[in-house]
Amino acid sequence: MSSIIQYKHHDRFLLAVDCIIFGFDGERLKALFIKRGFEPEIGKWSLMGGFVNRQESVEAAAARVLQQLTGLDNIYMEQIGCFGDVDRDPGGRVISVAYFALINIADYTENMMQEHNAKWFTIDKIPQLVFDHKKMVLLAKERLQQKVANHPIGFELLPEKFTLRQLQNLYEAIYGNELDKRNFTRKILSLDILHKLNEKEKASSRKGSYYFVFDEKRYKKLETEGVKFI
Amino acid sequence: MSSIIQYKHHDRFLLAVDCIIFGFDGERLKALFIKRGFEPEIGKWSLMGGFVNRQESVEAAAARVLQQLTGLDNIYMEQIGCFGDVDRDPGGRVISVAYFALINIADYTENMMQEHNAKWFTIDKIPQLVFDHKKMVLLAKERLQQKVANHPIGFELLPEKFTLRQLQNLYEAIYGNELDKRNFTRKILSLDILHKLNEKEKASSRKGSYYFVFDEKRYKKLETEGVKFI
DNA sequence: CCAAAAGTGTTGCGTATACACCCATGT
DNA sequence: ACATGGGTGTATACGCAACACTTTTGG
Repeated sequence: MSSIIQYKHHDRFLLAVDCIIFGFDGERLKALFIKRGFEPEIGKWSLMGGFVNRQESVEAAAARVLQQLTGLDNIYMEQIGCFGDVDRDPGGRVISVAYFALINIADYTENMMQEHNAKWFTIDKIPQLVFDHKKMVLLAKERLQQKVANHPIGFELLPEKFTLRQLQNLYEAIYGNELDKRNFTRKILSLDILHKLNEKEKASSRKGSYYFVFDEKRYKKLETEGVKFI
Repeated sequence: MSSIIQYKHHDRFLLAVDCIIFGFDGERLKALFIKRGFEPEIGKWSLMGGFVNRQESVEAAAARVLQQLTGLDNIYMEQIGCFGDVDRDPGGRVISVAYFALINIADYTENMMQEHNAKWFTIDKIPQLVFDHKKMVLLAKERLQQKVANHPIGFELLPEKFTLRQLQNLYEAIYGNELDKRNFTRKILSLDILHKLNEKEKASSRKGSYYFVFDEKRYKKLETEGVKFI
């Protein structure tokens, strides 16, 4: 881009980040929204967002916003894209960069929910959202589906130990269709990223189902390389 | 995003778009770069770019830049993402939104090349580029590969009529590996998006190979729906 | 008649899918 | 004993990859 002198002649913009935070409750895929307590669009649901500051990168701004609103560091986060329509925000010309984030739903405390007027919504029952946030969420869901098909990031949404049933529920929730239990088990175990624990989850059945954790090394490898998961 | 009053208190940024323009010469995948005629980084190769204006959307800015630098309208274009590192541009804090574009290489005239000091580079012989443009190009190539695997956008790179060999060369160029002629032919014809013309290309063989064009309707359908191509 | 690229089918293999019964246990 | 969810194997279908020879024609 041009020279320093030319730079001065161009328009400047407010730059925001908006975060689609996904969570999984063991049954359904959820997204976190906050209820706006101020105008414009007071009372409407909205993504979590904030403005980018001069001295931070856009990505750092997204991480900061996530930290502020969830209390969590090192959240898995991926850029969805830039939303730059002229009238996307009736409050002024704001360019927004959207990110999606994956968190373990249990890490988001009741406190945090109250503090920010936040609420989890099942992914196919999303409320009306302000501005172009709905578009962002839909795109985020698509990207999540794409990514999850080849990378083990879905585990970011699970607690440290989980049952195969929960894992299958997660994939079913992300794709919105049912999977065959036997085929799913075979495939996921063949990837060799899971360790079976000697401990059973007993809440949801009499027999109890084994907990699994993932193998850190293999997990990281597949995260960068990618494999066909589904 | 907050209220109008709050908006005022936040930093504003220069916003640029940068375009990775892909072309295909029948043999190899190419990208178009321009030689900077001014500081900083004078004499280095760079993506085509420009600043976003207050009254236009980011996407419109990208289309405008493409129009200005190629003379072409209605170019196939897709957003890659936002690049917002603090020091990505030594000339100042500039946020850039990168797009990739696909054009028929024959549509880019010699005139245009000279006017903008532009040059096509084979995709795996990319010169040193300014700022983070190399990163953009690599990401663009990845996105192109992903997209082309499921959507017929590769045809944007071809002249209206083309031979199966040229089409195969294109896919080979995009993926950087060789394909089996028989398997490729079978697969691509089974998609039922091609019409065989009664006309042969005679330049590259004695026997001559039939030209094909694509079926507009089926093409559009697959573009939106997606199919497994490769 | 020869060189050079075009055009064209078959087979084997591996992966994905469909499908149903027994197991362990708390009540 | 029984109800509930957990855990497991096999048979089939399909898509993908490997593979080679004949055709055409300009020179």
